[in-house]
This record gives sequence, C-alpha cells and structure tokens, in this order.
Amino acid sequence: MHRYNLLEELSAELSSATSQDRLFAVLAEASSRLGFRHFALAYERRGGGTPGSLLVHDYPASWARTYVDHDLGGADPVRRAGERSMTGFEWRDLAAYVPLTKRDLQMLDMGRQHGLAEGFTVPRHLPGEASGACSFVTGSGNMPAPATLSVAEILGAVALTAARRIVGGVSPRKRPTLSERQRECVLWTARGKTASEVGAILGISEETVIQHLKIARDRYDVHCRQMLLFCALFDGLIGFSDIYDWWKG
Amino acid sequence: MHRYNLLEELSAELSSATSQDRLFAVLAEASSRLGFRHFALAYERRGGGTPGSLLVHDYPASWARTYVDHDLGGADPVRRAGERSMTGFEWRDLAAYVPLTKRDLQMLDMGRQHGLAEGFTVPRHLPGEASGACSFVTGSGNMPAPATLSVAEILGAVALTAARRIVGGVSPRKRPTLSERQRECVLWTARGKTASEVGAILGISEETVIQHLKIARDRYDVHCRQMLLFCALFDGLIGFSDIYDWWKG
DNA sequence: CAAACCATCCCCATTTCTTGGTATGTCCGC
DNA sequence: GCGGACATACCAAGAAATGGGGATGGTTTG
Repeated sequence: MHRYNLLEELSAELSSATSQDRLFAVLAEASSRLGFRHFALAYERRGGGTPGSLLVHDYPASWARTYVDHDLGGADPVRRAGERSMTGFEWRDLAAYVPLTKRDLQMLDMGRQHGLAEGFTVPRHLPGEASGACSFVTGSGNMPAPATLSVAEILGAVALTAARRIVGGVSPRKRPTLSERQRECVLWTARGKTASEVGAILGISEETVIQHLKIARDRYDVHCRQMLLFCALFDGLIGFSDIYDWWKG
Repeated sequence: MHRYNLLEELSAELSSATSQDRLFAVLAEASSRLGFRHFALAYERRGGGTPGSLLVHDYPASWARTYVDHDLGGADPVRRAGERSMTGFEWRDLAAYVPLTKRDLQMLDMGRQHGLAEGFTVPRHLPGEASGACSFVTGSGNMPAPATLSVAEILGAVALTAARRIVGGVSPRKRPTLSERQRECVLWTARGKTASEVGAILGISEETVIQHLKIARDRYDVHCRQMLLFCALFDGLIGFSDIYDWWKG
C-alpha cells in the first residue's frame, strides 16, 4: 500500500499546484521519491507565437544548453515517440515507436554523457489544443520496477493536467448554454452545411435554422459563423470527432 | 501489493491480446475484478487511407440498441468530455469538462435506467491519427476507491494501445501545407474578420485575401469557411490559443 | 534554366449569411 | 395561470462568401 499512499499524496499535491514553481517543487519531490534522478515536463499549446507553453525540469544545465544551442527539440526522438504513443514508454523501447536515425542515436548518447541514462516519458495530447510530455529520468540506467512506472504514468498525466491549468488559466468562465436544437444547427453548420441544407437534414425550414444560429451567435456574443464554431469547439459543445468522424466516416 | 499484481497481470494479458475477442475477454475480466459491472472500449482511427474502428463492450443490449437507434453517439457528453481531458474522469464530474444540455442529462439518465449508473472513462488521443476511450461502469453508483481508478486508468490506456495494434496503424498522411500568408488569412478569418477586414489588417487587398482563402480551401478540399477553420484547428495549423488569447487578451 | 510555387491584384455571377423585424404554439417552473 | 424559454416560421435589405475566370512579378528548386 505504500506506493498507493505515495501516489495519492503526490497526485493531490500536483492537482493543487497553481504555479510553475510549485509544479517544479512537487515534480522534483515525486521524481526523487520514485527513484529517478531527473524530470522534465513540457507543455505546449499549439499556435507558434502566442505565449502558451510551459517547461519545468531539473536537467543538468550543460545538457539544457546543448539542447537549446543545437536546436535538438525538433529532432528529439523521445518527442516524436510521444506523438505516436497513447501510454508512457521507456526510452529503451523508442525504436518500437519511431525509426531511429543515426543522429537520434547520437543524441541519446549525448544525453547519457550528461547524466541522462534511461527515461520514462508520459505523453498526452488534446487534438487541436495542446500536447505535452512528462519525463522521469535515471542517471544510472537502472529503471525502477514496472509498478513504479505505473505510478509515474499517473503522476505524469496529473502533472500535465496541472500544466494545462497553469498555462490555460481559463477554467472559470461562464459558458452560455444552447438548446439541443441550437446545438444541432451549430453542429451541421460546422460540418459545412448551409442553412437550407441543415433545414432539410433536420426537417425544418431554412428560416428556422437561421433563427437558431442567430440566437446561438447572440448567446456567445459573436457575429459570424467562424467564431460560433470556435466557441462551440472551445467549450466542448461539439467535439472534433463529431465533425471528423462524420466527414471521413 | 495485491492491486499491483492485478495490474501487472491484466496489463500483460491486454498487451498480448491480438484479437477483438481476446480484448473483450480480458477487459471483461478486468472490469469485473476491479469491481465494475460493465466496460466499453471504442477506438477510431482517422486520417490516412481506410478508416478503421473497434468497439467492444458488454453494455446491456437494450442500451446498445437505444444508443444506435437514436444516434446518441453524436451527442454523447462522455465522448465530448473525452476530447477535453488528458486523464481519466468520473462521469459525475462531466460538467467540469463540458457544458451539459438538458438532452445530455436525459441521456445520462436513460443510461442509468439501463443499468449504467456511474462510470470512469479513460480517453486517449493521437492527433491526426486516432482517438479512443475506455470506460468502466458501475451498475449501482458506488464507484471503486481512487486507488482502483488509478489501476483502471492504466489498464484503459493499455487496452487502447492494444486496440490500436489490432486495428492497425495509420499510413503517414500528408497534411496539406499552407503558406504563411495563407495561414495568416485563415487565422484572421477564424478570429471573425471579413475578407476586407483581413486585407486591411495585413495591408493587402480584399481580393488577395479571398484568393488566399480560396487556395487554402482547395488544399483541404473543403468549400466553406467553417470546414477550413475546422481543418486548421484539427491539424494544429492554428491553435485555440491563437484565437482565444487574441479575443480575450 | 525551366518549372513550380508564392504573393499580389482584378472581374463577374451567384449563393449564402447577417441583421432587423414579427408571429405562432408548446412546455415548464414559479 | 402566467412569464419565460424554446421551437417553429416568415419577410426584406444589405453585406459577405463562393466559384469561375485571368494576370503580374518574385523566389525556390530540381
């Protein structure tokens, strides 16, 4: 039960972390108590220029400098593997996720020389919104037991959720609610249908569809379809799969 | 340590499952031994050539029929919440992830009447490739302890990975690439600007903006703004933060 | 160097959206 | 029962988007 107490305790601390510093402190404690030497958490909201990323780590400064100087982020095999996995993975299994080029191997070797021997990375993605990864690293190459990695898997995910909260910081927002009919109209509109097409699909007149969309726009205080779609997607009123699966299904 | 033995044992069995039947059997055993009444795993591959999907569950047949007959999948709040979370979540917390309409509440209530009282859903996403969710459901409303949910979180993820293996990977999809100017036009359009406004902002003529958008639509093979915005968001060409931060910042 | 792309601008015809109204009937909660 | 939200339907004017043409000059790249 010891490990579960550890998990629950650290999980609670991570969940309550509201600052980057606090996240660093809790992750440092977590990685240490799980038997790791280092940790790193990177969280990025998509969309280039806007300040929407977070990076906390206790990697050796020499490695961090090398990483930045050589712009290794774009070629990092761990990062690429994180885009191909739904679960945490050990670095020793990297080749099972992505093909490793000579340069990849060189890079991993350089990491080893800086004291980053083996690692366990927990990736998470929210399509269209963000991606992130939380890594726990050993200095020696001796990885903790699988049971410990399971704890790391959970803690990494909780840490990423905390990062999302810190970076996003938009949780308490009053969300307008749409009626079911309005939501349907927005959904079919998002799927690229015109008002008259939506009317035909729902069995109502085009004018009614226009009216529903009018009210929906009013609720969100926007004045065009694009923003209405954005709001609906952002609020989770409709999901990516609602559109994509219909489109490609 | 009992739970960890359980986790390791079931995890190994899930990892070795190579057929839908086997996945069903192991998940049934897992949900039962974790103290749940039902389970459901849905995995959908998208993008690339042939779409593939997998659905295994032991929900009551009456509910499955209702679900299909009423096409509830498109409106399922659990599904929508799965697109907004990086971790597993309890159904009772749904409202924290997505706004719940009256129909959503009705739907949850209907589920309850079919013996699906409370649930824990583990979502996973691989942007541009696949999404899936694995749910464990109680018949009574008494959810297992948090420690058990942690095990479910891991097992759900492992099961989804197995599903991905069974369904098969996706051939690397070549995403349409837009030029920087085209991306800018899409971004400002997503922000609700009209073509002439975008022209004023970028210092080019309205006609040029229209042309850029025209090409962008061609690239994505869509014919309206809404779908263009959707594609750009889905591919990560623009992010929610690009719009939201500008809007509310 | 030629081909391919990019960015810029223009025209036209047609469709669709947006905005401002009005109006009916239902259902639900107070 | 009555106010309020909802769903339905309609009208009209003006703004905007879409789809089809073309055209110029610059840059990248095989």
